[in-house]
Amino acid sequence: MVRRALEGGHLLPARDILALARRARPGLGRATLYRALASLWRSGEVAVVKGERGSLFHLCPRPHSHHIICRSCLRAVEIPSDEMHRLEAALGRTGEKTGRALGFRVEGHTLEFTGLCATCEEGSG
Amino acid sequence: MVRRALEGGHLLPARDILALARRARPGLGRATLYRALASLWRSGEVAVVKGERGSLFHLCPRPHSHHIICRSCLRAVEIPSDEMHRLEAALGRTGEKTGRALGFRVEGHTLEFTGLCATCEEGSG
DNA sequence: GCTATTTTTGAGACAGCGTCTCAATAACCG
DNA sequence: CGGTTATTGAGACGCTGTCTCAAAAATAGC
Repeated sequence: MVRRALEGGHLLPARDILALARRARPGLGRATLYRALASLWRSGEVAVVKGERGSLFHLCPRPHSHHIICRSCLRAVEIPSDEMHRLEAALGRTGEKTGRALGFRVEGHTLEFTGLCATCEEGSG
Repeated sequence: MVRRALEGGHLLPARDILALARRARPGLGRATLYRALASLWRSGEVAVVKGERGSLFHLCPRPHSHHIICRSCLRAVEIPSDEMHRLEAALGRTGEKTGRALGFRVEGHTLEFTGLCATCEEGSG
């Protein structure tokens, strides 16, 4: 129900997901929505981006992936992980205790690029 | 006043910055604090990280820098930009129209690594 | 099929963050 | 000084996300 509302592949705030999900199940409560989102996040199916006014959610094709997000259509496209790994190696690898530049043990990270995808750039600029 | 509250180099939520700034100027209002932070952000002196419960602020040594943040002491250390540039090149360079892999024109990005700095890792595990 | 127990659900209260309005104050300028 | 403008602080407000709690639904045992 909640997952289906995200199948468009766009970044959505909780309020929009609630509105979409209520089409299939009118009266769906906020608490239930947030419980479902937390569950989907725990299982790695949904990723969260912190926006200006709260979190934005989108389906996550594979766990620990990173995305580039179109400013116009808010679609999220996965970033090939080669370059991400190279960057992480410069700071120390997650979960390992060796190879720490800067002296940090890296535990987690968030990365979000924003821009215009090819379709939207042609359409609007 | 507000800038001085951030001089410890740590990530702070607005409420803590307000408490610190009120030592020097009791009765300082929330609106004034947020106006000052917005101004400092516009001039590139302060960077914002979206946390679980709202934004966290820290002084930014140079504009468009990225940071690695210690989970324990919340200190933010600048990341050398070599690897960042390499990653951006894999997607297309900000502001340029050539070299766009994935078809995206990259306009902006946020990057935050979290982990334990050497000091905190020795102290707690 | 019926009851008892457990789990899930929705409504609403609640707290925190950040924005906005507005009157009071301060700064500026003649 | 007096008049104009900019800045400030108090509080109301909206929004997000969490929590509580009773009702509803699912499950188990008989």
